[in-house]
Amino acid sequence: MKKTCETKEKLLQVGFDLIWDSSYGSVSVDDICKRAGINKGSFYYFFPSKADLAVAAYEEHWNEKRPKMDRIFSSQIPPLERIHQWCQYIYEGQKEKAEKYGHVCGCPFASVGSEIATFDEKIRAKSEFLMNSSRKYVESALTDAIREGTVTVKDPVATSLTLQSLLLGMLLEARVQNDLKVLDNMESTILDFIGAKAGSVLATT
Amino acid sequence: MKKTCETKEKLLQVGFDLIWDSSYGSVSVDDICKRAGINKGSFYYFFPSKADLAVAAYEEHWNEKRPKMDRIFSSQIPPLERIHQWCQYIYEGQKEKAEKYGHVCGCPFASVGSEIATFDEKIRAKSEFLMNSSRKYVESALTDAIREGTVTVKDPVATSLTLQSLLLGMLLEARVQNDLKVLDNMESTILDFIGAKAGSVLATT
DNA sequence: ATAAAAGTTGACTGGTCAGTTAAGCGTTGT
DNA sequence: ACAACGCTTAACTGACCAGTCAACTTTTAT
Repeated sequence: MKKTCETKEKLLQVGFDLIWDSSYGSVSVDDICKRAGINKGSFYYFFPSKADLAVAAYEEHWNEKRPKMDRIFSSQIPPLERIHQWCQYIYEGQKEKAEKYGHVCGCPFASVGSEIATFDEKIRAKSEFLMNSSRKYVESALTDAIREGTVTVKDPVATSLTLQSLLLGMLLEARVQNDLKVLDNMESTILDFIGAKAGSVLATT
Repeated sequence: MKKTCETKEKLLQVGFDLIWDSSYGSVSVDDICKRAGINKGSFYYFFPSKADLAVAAYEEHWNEKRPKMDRIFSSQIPPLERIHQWCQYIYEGQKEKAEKYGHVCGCPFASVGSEIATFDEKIRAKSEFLMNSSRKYVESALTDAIREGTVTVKDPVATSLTLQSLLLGMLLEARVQNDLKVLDNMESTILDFIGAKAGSVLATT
């Protein structure tokens, strides 16, 4: 695989950051180009449209995130420990972003997905796909936890779906309230919800 | 209280509907005026800006919704029955909207709140306020249910916050996936989460 | 009746939007 | 040497944006 052009990468990264921070509709192609220090013509050399950049930026972001997720959700790690690390990872990510941009930003796929769901099918479908890809990690951890007997829930698919909703809702509220405190009880709420048995998660903090 | 002008009411209603259906950023003042059959000058006679219309439209929508919510959450009704009716009300509302606009629309406060949270403080604050106003109904029902002993949860505030996140997350996913099926298990998930004791909810369907 | 107040009209402004274009630069293969 | 290719540049288009305005009509208060 050839190394992608620097300009293209810069556009993907800047585009993703700007759109995540504010919204798809309020970030213009000019904004992205200006911030990236790149001419508009180059933007349209690499991407046929603003929507295509958004989809590509999502893809890129996901690809960068995957190795970390694979590590967190490795089968070598006890399932409840995976959930614990995942919660920490989410919180840390939100905290970093908030410090960098001065706002709690929530889930990028959810924010933009919700924004344009009813009128841009390409982005909508990508959001849905990536949100589901993310959920599958949780599903597999739950499957293992159920087999192990360290949780009381029975159905890993249904539970992961509910957990996903809960998480997305919390991230949404954190964004709207612009307050990380919303996420403070995230892990305990999640562990409580799946009926994690006391002592099954090692204290690592 | 004097009857508000017809034009103003029309703008509030059309503005709310259009923005809810698509998004704040993708609906222009011209769109709203055209759909309302009203001249742009009149728009700016009643509202100083597009953002002010949005805030006023939220307020109006909430005021229209309140009597129904007051009825559902009346202290005359058993607390778990209130939750049941509330779930039905949400589902029916989503279904109606979906049939009318051809999309699942989710929660208007959440969608727009999330969209502009990081750059329009007026709308952000209003979204937060209305989402919280809505939550308080649930909190009071939970308080009564706990007193009654028909649920296992202990803390009505914390539980209502979590329930709110769960609901917003589900509505968000229903919007992104454009599928009402996401909401199918909403009530049972909620009842399960609060530890509703079997037989405490009358079957009314 | 009349004048002020309330509401309406449509043309207008200046800026921004997504996207285009044609000319040019630097590298690479032959 | 030179031609093809990958990429960049900056000026451009035409549509659309939020918001303005002065002239107009309708309603209300006296």
